[in-house]
Amino acid sequence: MTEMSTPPKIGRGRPRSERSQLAILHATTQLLEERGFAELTMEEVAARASVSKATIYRRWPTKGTLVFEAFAFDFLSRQSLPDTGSLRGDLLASLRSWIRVVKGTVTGRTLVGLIAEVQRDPELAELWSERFVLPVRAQHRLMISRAIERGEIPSTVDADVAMDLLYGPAYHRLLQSHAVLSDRFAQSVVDTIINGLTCDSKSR
Amino acid sequence: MTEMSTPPKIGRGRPRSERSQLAILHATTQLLEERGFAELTMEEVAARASVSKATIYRRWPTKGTLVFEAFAFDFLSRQSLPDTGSLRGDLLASLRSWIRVVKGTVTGRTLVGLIAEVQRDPELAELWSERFVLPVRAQHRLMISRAIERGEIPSTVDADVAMDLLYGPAYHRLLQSHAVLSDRFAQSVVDTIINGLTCDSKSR
DNA sequence: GATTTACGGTACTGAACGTATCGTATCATA
DNA sequence: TATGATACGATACGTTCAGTACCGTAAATC
Repeated sequence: MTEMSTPPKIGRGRPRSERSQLAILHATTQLLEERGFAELTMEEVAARASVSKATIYRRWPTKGTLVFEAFAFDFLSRQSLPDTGSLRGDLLASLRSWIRVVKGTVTGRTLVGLIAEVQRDPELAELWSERFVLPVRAQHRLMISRAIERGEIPSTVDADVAMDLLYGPAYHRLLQSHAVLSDRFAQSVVDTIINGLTCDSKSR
Repeated sequence: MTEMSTPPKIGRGRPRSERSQLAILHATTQLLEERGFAELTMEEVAARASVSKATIYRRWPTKGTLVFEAFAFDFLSRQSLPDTGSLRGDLLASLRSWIRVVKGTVTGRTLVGLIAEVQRDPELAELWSERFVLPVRAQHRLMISRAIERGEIPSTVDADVAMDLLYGPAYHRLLQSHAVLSDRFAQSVVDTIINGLTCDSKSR
C-alpha cells in the first residue's frame, strides 16, 4: 500500500511517530464501525488515538482524506481479481465478492459515506478517482480483455460500458436502497450482460 | 404537483402566505443554479426571498427537504415516459432524456448534491425514496411491461434488474465521473440490454 | 549544543443549521 | 367589532464541528 498521507519534511528534526500514524488509522477504523462517516468527529479520533488534533492534521489535510485511507486499505484487501477461466465466472465472482463486503461488513456503510463526501469535496474527489476508481477499474478491465483473448466476446466490446453494466446496477442499489443486493440480482445482472455481449440478435 | 411542505395548522389565525412560499422556492432554485447544494445556505435563501428564516422552517423542516421540493418539480417536469412502440426505442429515448437534463442543466448538479445528502439524512432518505425513486421507477416499469405485452421479451424478465441495468450505469458515471455520459454510451448500454433480454445463448 | 521538526494540550475561529423570542400583521369566529 | 389564534420579519442565540494557532516540551540532525 503506497503512502497516502502528507509526506513529512525530510531531513533534520524529530521524525513523525509511526506509532501515532497507526493509532490514528486504527481509531478511525474503529469509529467508522461504531458511528459511520458523518457521525465520526476528528476530536474523537484524536482522543481515541491518544493524539492531538494537530498530529492528525499534520498528516491528513481533511477528515475525508483520513477516512479514505482507513477505508481504502480495508476495502481493497478484501477484493481480489477472480480468474475462473470464463467471463461469466469472473463477472459473477467479482460482483458476488463486492456484494459480500458491502452487505456483510461496515465497510459498505463507509463506502456510501465516502461517495457522498466525494460529491462535495473536489480535492477528495481527485484522490478518490486516482486512488480508488481508476485502479479498481484497471483491475476489472482485465476480466474483459481476457475474455476477448479467449474469443468469448468480440474485440469491439466497449470495456468501460461493460464494467458500468456490471457495477452500475450494484452501486445504484447501494445508494438508492430501492431493492436488495441479493445473489439472485447478481446472477440476473451477469446473465443479461453475458447474453448481451455474446449474442447478436440483429444490430451491432 | 402534490404538496410537500409541512401542512399549516388549519382553521383560525393568519394563513400562510402563498407569496412567501413561491418566493422561497424561487430563491432556492436560483441559488441552486448559482452555487449548488452544499454552498447554498438558508440565510441566503431567506435574504433572497425577503423572508425570515422562521418562515422557511415553518414549512420545511430541513435544508434537504426544501432543496428536494425545488429540485423535484424542476426535474420531473423535464422527464416524460416515452412510447415509441419498441422497447429499444423506449429505453434509448428515456436514457437520452435523462442524460440531456443531467448534462445540460444545473439540475444534474443538484441531483448529485441531493443523492449525497440522502446518504446522511435518514428522514430525507425516506422522502427521497417515496417521492422520487419509487414514482420514477413505477413509470419506467411501464416500459418493461409494455414490452412484455408486445412479446418483445419473455415475461420472466425481472423488471427491477432491467431498470437497474439501464439507469445504474448512468448514475454510476454521474457520481464517479470516470467516463462521459455520451450518446455512444447510451446506445451501447441499450444495445447490450436489448440483446441480453431478447437473446438466449444457452442458459435462462 | 544549536537547530529543526514533531508532539500533546488547549484555546480559538468560522461557518452554518436550526431554535427561540418579540412585537406586529392578518385571518376566523363569536 | 372584539378576541383569540396563527403567521410574519427581525434578530439573537445555541450547537456542532472542521480546521487553525500557539504553547512549552521531546526527539532527532548537524
